[in-house]
Order: sequence, then C-alpha cells, then structure tokens
Amino acid sequence: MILAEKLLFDLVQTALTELYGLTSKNITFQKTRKEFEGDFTLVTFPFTKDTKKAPELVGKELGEWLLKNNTSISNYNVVKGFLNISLNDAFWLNYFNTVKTNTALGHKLASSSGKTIMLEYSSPNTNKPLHLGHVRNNLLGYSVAQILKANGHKVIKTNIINDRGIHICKSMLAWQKFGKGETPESTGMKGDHLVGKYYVEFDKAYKKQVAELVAKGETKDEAEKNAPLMHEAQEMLRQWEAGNAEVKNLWKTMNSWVYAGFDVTYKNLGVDFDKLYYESDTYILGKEAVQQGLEKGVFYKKENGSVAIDLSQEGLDEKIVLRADGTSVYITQDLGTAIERFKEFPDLQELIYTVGNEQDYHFKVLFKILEKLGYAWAKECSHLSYGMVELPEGKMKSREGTVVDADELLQEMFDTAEATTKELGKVEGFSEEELIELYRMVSLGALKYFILKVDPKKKMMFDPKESIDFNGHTGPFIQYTHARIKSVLRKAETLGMGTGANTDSLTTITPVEKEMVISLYDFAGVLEEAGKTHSPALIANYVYELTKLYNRFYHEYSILKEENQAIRNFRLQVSKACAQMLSNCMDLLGIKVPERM
RNA sequence: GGCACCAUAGUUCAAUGGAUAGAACGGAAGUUUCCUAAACUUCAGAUCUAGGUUCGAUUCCUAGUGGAGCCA
Repeated sequence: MILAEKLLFDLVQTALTELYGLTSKNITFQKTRKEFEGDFTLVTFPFTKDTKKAPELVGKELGEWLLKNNTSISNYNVVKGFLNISLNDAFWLNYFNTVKTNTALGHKLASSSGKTIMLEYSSPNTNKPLHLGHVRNNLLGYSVAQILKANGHKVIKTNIINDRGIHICKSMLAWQKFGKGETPESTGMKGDHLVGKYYVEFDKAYKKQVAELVAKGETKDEAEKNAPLMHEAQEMLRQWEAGNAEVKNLWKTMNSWVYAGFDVTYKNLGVDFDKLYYESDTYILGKEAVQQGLEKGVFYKKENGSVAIDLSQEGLDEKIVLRADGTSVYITQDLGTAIERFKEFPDLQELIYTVGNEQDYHFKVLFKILEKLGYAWAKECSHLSYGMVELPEGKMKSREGTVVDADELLQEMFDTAEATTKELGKVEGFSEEELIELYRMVSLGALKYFILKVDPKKKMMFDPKESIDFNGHTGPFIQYTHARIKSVLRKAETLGMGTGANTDSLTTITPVEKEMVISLYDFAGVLEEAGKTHSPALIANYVYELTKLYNRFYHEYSILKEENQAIRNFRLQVSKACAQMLSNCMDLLGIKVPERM
C-alpha cells in the first residue's frame, strides 16, 4: 500500500474502533473530486448499519477525530455520505522532497519478490507483411513487458514465428509459377512485401480456377476443393513435411526474405525479443502430452481414431487434440510448447500470450487442458486478449486489399510529422540526423499513443485519414510538454539557477502546485494497477492527465521570473520531476521524448 | 443453432458500486510586448430499451434490440 492511504487507513481503523467499537471494516479511499475541497475521500454510507448513525454524522465524528489525532491532517468536510480529508502542505512537501531526486520515480527495480514472466507477442505468419492488427499486438506486447519490468518482474519477451503451413506454401507455389526468379534484390522490394505479393497472386489465380470450375457446373464448395492450385499447394506441404530438399530450400529462401523485412519493421516500431521460436521446430511437440493424457484418462480415443477431451462439465465443448490420421491440430502444439517452456525455464512463474480476442475460446480450452493434465502452473498462464482494429469500411481483409500495411503507415506518419514540424518552424539549429530522429520520435509517438491509450480489451476504430492527430490527447502533446520543460530547465541553468537548490524555507504551496505533487504521488498506484491488469491504457491516461495539469501550472505561474527563491526553486524542481515522470511513463509505452521540438 | 464479447456527446476514447458522467477532435468565442501557441481559457453537446438488486447502478443480474467474433 501507498504512503498517504496507509496513513489514513491506519488512522480511520483506530478511529472506528475507538468511536464505535468496530473492527475489520473495509476501508478504501478515493481521490476527492475536483469540485470539492480535500485530497482523499472516505465514503461513510457503508458504516450506517453498524454505527446506527446517519452517514453525515459518522463523517463528522470521524473527521473531528482525525483532525485531533494527527497533525498531518489539515482539514475535513462532509457532504452527504462523503468525508473529504485534506493533508497539509507540509506532508506533501515532505513527500516531494523524498522523491524529487529519484529518477526511477515510482518504478520498482527487479527484485527477489518479482516474478519471472514469459510474454509472447507478435507471432506473425511468414506469408505476408505486417499490418495494423500486428502493430497493435506488437505495441501492446512491448509495453506490457515494460510495465511488468517496472513492477519489479523479470520478463522474457518471446516471438513464435509461424513459418510453416499451407499459407507459406501458397506463396512459394505462386512464386514458382509466376515469379520469374524475382528476388528482393532484383525488384528492390522489401522481402516480406515480395512474398506477400505472391500470396495475393496465388489467391487471384486460385479464384480464377474456382470460377472456371463453377462455370462448368460444379458447386462452389466442390470447386474450391478441386481447384488444381489448391491440390498443388497441399502437395507442396506434404513434400515439405517429407523433407523434400527442393521445397525446403525454396522455403528457407523465401522465409529469409521475410525475416529481413520483418527485422526492418520491428526496428522501425522499436520492439524487440529475447527469444525467437519457430513453428517448424515446435509443430511436432505435443504428441507426447497427448499420449500422457490418454494414459491418465484425461483424453479418450474416439471411434474414428482421433483423440479428444470432453470439457462440457466446464461449459466448453468436446475438443479434438489429435486427428484420426495422427496429425496435430493447433492446440496439440500449443500444449507441447507450453510444457516445453516451463521445462526450458525452471524459474518461470507466469506465461502470457498476446493474441487477438478471436482466440479467446482457444486459450480457455488450452489452459483448461493443461490444468487437467495436472500442471500446477496452468493457472499462471494467461491470454492478453485484445480487440480488433477496425477501419471505417469495416474489418481488414488481406485478400481484399483492405489492410493498412505497417510499413506504409509508418512512412505516412513520418511524412506528416515532417510536414507539421516544418510548418511550425521551431527547429533551427537541428542537424539533418537530428531532424530525422525527431520526425521518427513524433510520428511513432503519435501512432503508439493513439493505439495504447485504448483499453486493450476493447476493439478500436482506426481511420487512417483522421486518426492521427498531433494536437489534444496525443503522444506529441506529451512530447511537446516534455520539450517545453526541458527548455525551461536549460534556461534556468544558463541563468545559474540550479534545480538542486534549497527549498527549506517553503512551508506552503498553492493549490495547483499541490495538485502537481499529488499527481506525481499517484503514479505508483497506477503503475501497480497497470501491471496487474496488463493495461498500458492506464499509464497513457495517467500521463495525459499529468501533462494537462503541468500545462495549466505552466500557464498560471512564472517559474524563472518568480522572485522568491524558495518558490522558484520549488517550481523548477516540480518541473524537473514532471519531465522525468513524462519520460518514464512514455518509456513504459515504448515512446521516446525529445529535448526540443 | 451453441458459446463468449461489445453498446457512453456529431466522432474517437475515459470513469475500483459513489457526489453535478470526464477528455480530445469537430463547432462557437477568446489568450502571444511574458519561461516553446504541437499550448491555455470559456460555451454548447451523451450513459441502446425494459425490468431487478442497492442508501446509491454507466458499472452487478434478467430479458430484448443492435454490432463484431468463435465453434458447428
């Protein structure tokens, strides 16, 4: 628990015992709403039953008791069943003085009490380039990893790459047939885009064949099954599984193009991984687990020879875990890889999968099966489920060309940032490299903030034309405020005003100054909550509120021109701490902040 | 057909069961001899419908409507 709440909690508990003989009541505080005076609010309605007194009276009696028994409490007021409590300036000044020089500001460092957590995210297919949906996944995964680290945990970031299967065979086949030996070098195309081009080519040719068969009188279903291209692709997959050297070589070549392309996109997005897994290595895993499950009686063999588990007791259905022909289904290898990972990392205490919410059911089943197989760690597995990104015209469909490509999006954002920056004309003296760095920072800041400020669980709307703004509730607004503070601090330094100067003579602060200090104080609670709920949105919304507050503070008060030295030093220190906090919070979102912009 | 999810200003997003539902964009009007106007200050504007639980419901429960999804 946190300092001020802890103090109040203990006090109120003692007060309740002394005044009413009550023990072990649930006591929680909330922040006092702006329109009322006070820092923390205790709701006294719940005490009505036990005290047999009106909520107003309980509030008044508790308030009096607190005022009499603790010198940090400066005032109280009661509105209906709400007891608003104010802590005095000395308390908040004291708090600020203890944290102002701490650059970690509320972050916990990796400690023995922290857990070891594996966080899987990104997990692309290798037949096409990354799009907007992947972008949300990547940003979310990276940010949650940052937040968990700041909560004192050790995080292993992993990416499992779906490098095998019918989808990549389609690209390979189309390239063989229509590619004329094209390579990323010969075309100047990014490798993932080149491979994606042939995935689309396959689909076009396939659709044409289907249409021809339908014209000859087949039903659509028959035609889709009978189209020669589909048979060829399936044959290629069989050849791959049989280890055909030619197929394997082509597969390696085309995948290597894709990886080179992904590396560029990942680098541009600013995400990274500690360990990569490839499905070509892991897809065979899990059969052993199925065998064990059969022996334990968790699974059963069906008449047709397939293996299944009945989860109807749990409100889920029967689930096939091995096909009649002995081949795996998705969940087979997911079982295998989970088991493998806990073997590979004996310290592992938690496993988080960052995957879209269309797989909610899949993960429910997966975790339930692991539990039934007797793995105690099954309850430490969780699905970081996020909503779809929707476009104004509806869902993205790669085959219909309605996807927003990640690379194109990043480039457009960069161009907009460049144009806006030039228009504002505040970047005199920047070198060419510094300018590019700034455009990158601002454009990525805008994109990342836009995506991360939304609750991960919810679907979000993305209008490429209108979504990315640089004003208002945006990343650049926060970046701008950081740059602005840094500018003041630079000026202070040239004027010989150190931020470390003494503020001891200061005993009172203004309401907005106090709000700033309390806002900084609030961070620790927000960080903890964000860690528990895996929600970068909480950090994003917190840092936005802090930024708005600072801008109000900045407009209302002079800093450098303030003549009272103690006040001036205090305001400089608040500014410095605020800049540090903005930078720290944005770092949790994977966003960099500039010194100037 | 079964399962789980979502529904808040014109639009995009907030709100551990608490007070007069917050922001941003867009709209209307203001603030630059003053530390960066990518800023600040005003104004107008919303909880899908019907029940229920509660001192109190945007939040929990039931039904309906609408949207997107998974399984078959």
